[in-house]
Amino acid sequence: MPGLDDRKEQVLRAVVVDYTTTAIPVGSQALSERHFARWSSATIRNELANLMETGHLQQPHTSSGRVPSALGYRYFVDYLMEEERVEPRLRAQMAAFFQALPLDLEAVLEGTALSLARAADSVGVVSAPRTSSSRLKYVNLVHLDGQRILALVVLEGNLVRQQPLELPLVVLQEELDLLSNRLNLLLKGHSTDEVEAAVHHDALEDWVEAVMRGIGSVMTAYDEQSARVIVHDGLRNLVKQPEFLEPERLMPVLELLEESRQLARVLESLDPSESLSVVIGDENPDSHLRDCTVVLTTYRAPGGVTGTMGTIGPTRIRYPEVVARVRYIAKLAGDTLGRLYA
Amino acid sequence: MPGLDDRKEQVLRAVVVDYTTTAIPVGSQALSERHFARWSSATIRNELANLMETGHLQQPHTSSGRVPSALGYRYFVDYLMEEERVEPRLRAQMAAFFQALPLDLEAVLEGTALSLARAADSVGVVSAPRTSSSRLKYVNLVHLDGQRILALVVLEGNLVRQQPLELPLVVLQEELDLLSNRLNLLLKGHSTDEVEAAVHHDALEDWVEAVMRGIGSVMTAYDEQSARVIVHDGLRNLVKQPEFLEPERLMPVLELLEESRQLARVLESLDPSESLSVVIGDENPDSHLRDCTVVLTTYRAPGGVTGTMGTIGPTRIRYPEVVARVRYIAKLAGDTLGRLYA
DNA sequence: TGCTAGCACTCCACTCATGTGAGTGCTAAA
DNA sequence: TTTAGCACTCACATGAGTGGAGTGCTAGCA
Repeated sequence: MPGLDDRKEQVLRAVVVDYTTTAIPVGSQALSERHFARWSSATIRNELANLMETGHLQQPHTSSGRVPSALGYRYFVDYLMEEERVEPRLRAQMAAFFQALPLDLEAVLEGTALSLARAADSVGVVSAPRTSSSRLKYVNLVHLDGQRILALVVLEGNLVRQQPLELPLVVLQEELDLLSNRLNLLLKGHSTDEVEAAVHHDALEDWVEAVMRGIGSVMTAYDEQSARVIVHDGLRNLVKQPEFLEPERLMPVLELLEESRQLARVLESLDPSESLSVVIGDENPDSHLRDCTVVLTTYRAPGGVTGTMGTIGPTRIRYPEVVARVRYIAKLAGDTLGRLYA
Repeated sequence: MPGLDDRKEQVLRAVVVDYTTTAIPVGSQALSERHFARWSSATIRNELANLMETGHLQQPHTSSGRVPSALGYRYFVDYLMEEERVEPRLRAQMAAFFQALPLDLEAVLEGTALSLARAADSVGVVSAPRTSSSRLKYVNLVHLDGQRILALVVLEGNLVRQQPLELPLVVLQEELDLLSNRLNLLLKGHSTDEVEAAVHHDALEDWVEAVMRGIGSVMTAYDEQSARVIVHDGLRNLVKQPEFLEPERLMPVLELLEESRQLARVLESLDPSESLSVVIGDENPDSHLRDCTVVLTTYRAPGGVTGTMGTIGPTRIRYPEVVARVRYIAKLAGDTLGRLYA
């Protein structure tokens, strides 16, 4: 619930707006002049002091202007912000960009990341789409050489996974084909758990059990870490931000981006019930992102194909603009993937 | 041809060695004490002055120590350097690392980049191997719904590609299986061109031709795209180097790494006749790398599978060590890919 | 001829003192 | 409740002074 009176809200809003555009701590006089001609700087000062007490503002040093705290940004985002509309020209530009992408998963993901990076002037991140619930659609086994085979697993949503397997003996392609057929009859439409259960279900030959265990592990692995394929772009946008001038600030973010497992965890942290989430500064569970704001949303294509995407930037971003753009890009990405999976 | 007399070479070598390890400009006194007890600092000063005139050394400012210029490093690399052996412990460690990689192209490429990054304490870059042109290993067709099917194409190197296709009529899974078998017999081991040619070769039913065209286009797309797939890792190593403290220095490198086309051009610049090349500072054709040294080499797996890999770091790297390690990693990467493509 | 001791010089890096200005908190009066 | 006024704080820029590492040059010595 909002907890600030009207004028405090106005002041907070003004501080956030000014600071996010200029990157300079804003003082009482500047506020009075630029936003509140009706109140003197002294009045504003009182309000600023109150907002400091409630923790919505911070002071880099004793005699400097004020800067929003994570709590201040949070209040702004939750109660004060009016989401902007994406400018028509930019809309058209973005749509054209997506229209021109090759219909190829990687190209779309990379294009989306680039688009996000440009739109927010920070880092764009996109996870590969995952199906709502991974159910087996089709299995095929390919003989590689000797005892090695390749299991191709198609999951609902037409996502293909591959898994090389080493069998305890040499098996011919014909036998593999027969098993493929058996497995398809047996397992089609079944979920990860059901497939895993089937491994112990029957009196199976050793190598068949090995194959099934392989398939089960593919699906498990997929469930656990399908979002591990993540592309990002726009690091250069971060480097030029004043808050990342010192390498000590930049380093944690860099480490996170280069370690895909950690990055995956960030993207997975999106509450699926929320359509879009804004995580500000030390609200981030991952300490690497203590100085960052993460804007995450879900993109959806028909057929239950969904994924997570968003931006990672300094806490000082233009929230109304960025949120609107991220939302719009999610729509474009979803549409484009829809064409891809159609 | 070497153009410096013996003592100048000794001095130059000492400057390069000291500077690459300490990152501090080295003065005449330090040199005299650490390397040349037999000569006084004044004598060394004369030699340093000479090496300045010939352009092998530089001075950050009038009264500072000396730093190797690009020309100085070049002379060192060409005439003074003895390539080190990779330490046995590190060798074992690296070999174990590669041994433990999953046999999967992307994993191997990423692992190689990481290994390079660690070995040189800078950025590792690896381009995907280019086979002369990809060869088909296996095709499988999966019925999706109505007239839509999914073509699974396995290429040599166990690369799986998928392509949804819309057929001119409804085809049952059994018919697809029959066609899969026919296609495998017909096309297995064939190159992109041969597959493309086969489309027009025979009197084929409409839908079969559509499928084959689909497969051909998957392979073509792969051929075109594969040369551009480049992975890199180790940016954080660069950020912590003193020469990249200022964002103006870091930015160009970042731009290059995030623009895969530019990065591809760098990797392609390796003269194929050279087994390993060291490009120092402003020798780089790409101005983004004016402050960097690029060490590039080719990795080779049996069957004409080759690619380019190397490191991008500051000009101040420990050349003998880095060159040896890059060479060794190329061998490991080649061997590992050999197992993959076997 | 080559080497070196000595010396004056240069320039960075650091410290300290100082002034300036933006911004503050507090108080008393409107 | 608002505001004018005032004393205060602190970052930041400036400039002077200092120490030290390093240099170039020169003259003398082997």
